[in-house]
Amino acid sequence: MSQLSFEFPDGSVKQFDDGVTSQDIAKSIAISLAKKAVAGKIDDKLVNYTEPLHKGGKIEIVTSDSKDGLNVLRQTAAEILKMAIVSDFKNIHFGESEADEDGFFVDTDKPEEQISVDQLDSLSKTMAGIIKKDLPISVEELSDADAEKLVGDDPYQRELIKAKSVDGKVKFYKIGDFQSIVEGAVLPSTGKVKIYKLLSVAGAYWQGKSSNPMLQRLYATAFFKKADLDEDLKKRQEARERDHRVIGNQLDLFFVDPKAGAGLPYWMPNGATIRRTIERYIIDREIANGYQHVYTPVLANLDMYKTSGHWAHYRDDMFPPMDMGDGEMLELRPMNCPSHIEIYNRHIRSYRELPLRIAELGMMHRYEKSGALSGLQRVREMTLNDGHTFVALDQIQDEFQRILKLMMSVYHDFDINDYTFRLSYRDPKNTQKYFDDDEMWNRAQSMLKGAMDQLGLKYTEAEGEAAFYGPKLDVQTKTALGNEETLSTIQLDFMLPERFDLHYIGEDGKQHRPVMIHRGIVSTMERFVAYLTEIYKGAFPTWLAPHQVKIIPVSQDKHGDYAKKINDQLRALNIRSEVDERAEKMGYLIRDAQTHKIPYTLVVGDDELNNNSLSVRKYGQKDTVSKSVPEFIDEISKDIASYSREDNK
RNA sequence: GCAGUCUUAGCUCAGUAGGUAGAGCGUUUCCAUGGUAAGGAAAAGGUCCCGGGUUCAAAUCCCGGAGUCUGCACCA
Repeated sequence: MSQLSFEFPDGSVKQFDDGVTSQDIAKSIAISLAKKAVAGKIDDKLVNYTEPLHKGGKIEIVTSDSKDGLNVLRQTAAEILKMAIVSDFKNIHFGESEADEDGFFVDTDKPEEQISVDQLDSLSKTMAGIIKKDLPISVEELSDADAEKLVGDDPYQRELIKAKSVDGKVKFYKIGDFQSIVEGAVLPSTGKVKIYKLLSVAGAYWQGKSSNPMLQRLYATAFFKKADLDEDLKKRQEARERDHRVIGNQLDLFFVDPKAGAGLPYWMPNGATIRRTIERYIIDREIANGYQHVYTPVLANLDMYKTSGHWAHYRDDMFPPMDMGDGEMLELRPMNCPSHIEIYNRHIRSYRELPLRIAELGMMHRYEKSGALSGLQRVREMTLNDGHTFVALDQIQDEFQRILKLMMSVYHDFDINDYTFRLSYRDPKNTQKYFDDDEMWNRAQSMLKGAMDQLGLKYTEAEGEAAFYGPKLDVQTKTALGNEETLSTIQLDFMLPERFDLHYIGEDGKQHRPVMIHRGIVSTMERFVAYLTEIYKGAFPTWLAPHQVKIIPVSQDKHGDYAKKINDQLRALNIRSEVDERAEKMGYLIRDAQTHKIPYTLVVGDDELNNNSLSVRKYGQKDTVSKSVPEFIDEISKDIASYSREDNK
């Protein structure tokens, strides 16, 4: 019998007989390892635990406490779910199934009628039956021809065979008389899957293309331990409570009235206060960083967007133009760039003025697809913290880094830490979506990459995510519900200066073409407030909190005047304070202040009145501290000035 | 936009053998004047999303539309 050579993670190499399984190998190392092992991983590819191996390589034993182990479990659960679906529904087709850190899903297609949420319970019971039988799961390789025969006329499976075939062969898993194409590994038998939960059903396009048929996607999750599932479900529940739409309602920050207009948010005083505070902050930061703030109209002649290319490339996302009846067409702007170009073009510009930084909290309108709208995260009217800097070619790198530095400093003040960088390129397979100039794209993309590499920052690269006029650096964050979204963006643009024939007078006295950098630091006011609401869970740091101080008199009659006196002092210092004058018990008012997550609650009664002091309770804390009025003013002033961050003091 | 789900008071939600509506919270008023997370009572508040149909009768059944939510697609 021939020998196979395996290299272990620690670098050691051992020989095993041909046909050895990952299980045999695990046992040869340690019984304790074999006990928690669920699969093998050869040269970074998962293989079943009991699958005979015929090729050596780098081996890793996958255990149940690893990410890969969980993945194998979920892949197995997905197969069991498919078996349950086959047994409960006749004539059903499967699209793809996948396991990831959030759980797993199975795509199904049933002619005429679809699987609905009501059927998840009974499917779950069918799964339990399959698990109870503890059916063994085996692997077999079929030739493409045999595989096609097996799947019959199932259109999705036929395409999957094509996609997954290696050297004319496709791997199938066999459970009882159920057979299924799988990538990766599964557990040796169905009985190994004990803890699972079917979660939801939603539509998903076959292969992710909107031109393809829509399948029903069943979402579910599985764990090795019940406690892990419970924790996961608790997390999902917490995510729902963290959702800015829920908190926005509780704290009366904003609302969207479908009757008044979908995707058109109204800012209530509380939300407006947060927004105004952010706006003042970012304008100050930008002015300190050399930006010139402007105001430009939300409406412009359609010709402007024909020149810019928006009309040609972005029309689907724009509101239809308004025909004024005399030949004039007005358009609600979807972006601010052309407006800032107008500002640039107002004067002849010298090289001495560059980089020229124009900024605006620019309101824009985009006709987002109805299904994309979501609270403040995706809206049809938004105000972008927009900025355009006009630079000479050799200033791109410096300016890019300068913007990045400002961005990270702003993030620090808001305590934003959980984000990744993404370089977004055009889709090379679908170039007509973009401004057509290969050289421009290649140059701009490599410049961005070069700048990031020079700074030594980690990033991912994504084709097809660019703006139509140029590539960009996106800062990606996650919403409470786990969906990825872009917060900040820096975009390189050689196109608009060309189209609007921009120039500046160089040192040589001749005209030169500037380059534009589009950038948004704190995103749109809508998305940014949504994001902050979720990361703070509604407990805004003092400088942002709509109400910073609530003063509660023990007795309105006896202590109301003292409370008002303190309130006046605080307000004179621009501290957002009010007295709760409702004729309720003190305990009720304190509870109310806490549920509204107000940073400071001040209780004043006889003791405070006599000592000219305050009983200070910070949000989320049970204990109270007695302070003199000047002491408290000093504390809260420092809190606000430091953006409530210890390291800013 | 697409698939499914849902739409009842300001908010969260009850309300199916079709018979013109309820609770809790909130709001207002009155009583209670209190020491760190809910004192008591009363009142006000509803085109049951919109339009059509079936029916003696529709919140409830049917059709169409709009919107919500979950997801996909699209994107700040």
